[in-house]
Amino acid sequence: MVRKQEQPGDFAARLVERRIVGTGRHGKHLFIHIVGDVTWVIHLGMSGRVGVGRVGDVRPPHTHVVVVLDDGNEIRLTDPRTFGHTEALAPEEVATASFSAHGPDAYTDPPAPSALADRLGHRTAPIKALLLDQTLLAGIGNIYADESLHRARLAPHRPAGALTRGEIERLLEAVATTLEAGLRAGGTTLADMAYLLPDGRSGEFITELAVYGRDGEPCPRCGAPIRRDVIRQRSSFWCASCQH
DNA sequence: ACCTCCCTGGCC
DNA sequence: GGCCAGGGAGGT
Repeated sequence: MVRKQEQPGDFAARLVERRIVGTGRHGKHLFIHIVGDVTWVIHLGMSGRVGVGRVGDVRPPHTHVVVVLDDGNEIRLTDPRTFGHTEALAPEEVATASFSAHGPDAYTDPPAPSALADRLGHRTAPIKALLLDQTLLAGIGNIYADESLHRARLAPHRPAGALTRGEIERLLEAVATTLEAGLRAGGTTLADMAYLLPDGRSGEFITELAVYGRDGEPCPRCGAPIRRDVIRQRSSFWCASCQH
């Protein structure tokens, strides 16, 4: 999981005997700030988890990175698929990291409709693809993209530049309410149980999903069958009857 | 806009 | 055994 660290030895060297001074998050990147201007970056990928346990206790399977604290606890990064990654960066590395080019956080710092309209203006790509583009808006993944589009009653294939001002406002409103609902429910634990809350509980947003993973089931809004299309190599679940 | 790759695991 | 999976980088 430290494969993106330019000098692999830097990961431990930059953390050992250093104090944690704060935490942060932008989009899907987690930040643990370390004394000496070091940023410990964590991205969970598709199957990663951050856990805390007691030193000496049995660790979960697929625990790849362990950082022992001075209070008897240890931070564990667990990731069966290892699409996640972590690194300890110096300020100049943070400045050039890909996440530093990401757009505003979709939850804490959503753009004004006019700002998003400017950036979508001439884009011909489907709006679904651009919702997943972290350089436009950071933090939305496949589930929340599909759920947001359903709430906004927008078809995922719509060319982004052709959205009207009203539709962009609807989309931003839908993103906000979808992310709020997702967080309130503790996130989305799917059947694979890959994502769990830090204390091991499941997130319950799966019970509120309108379209994601519901291929063939009736749309909760209009009853038409939900379909699954592939857009940019990712599954897209949507209702062709009430999303236009 | 497409492709491959990074990995493991569950399901059909 | 093939397909699918909450993500993203890199190449053409």
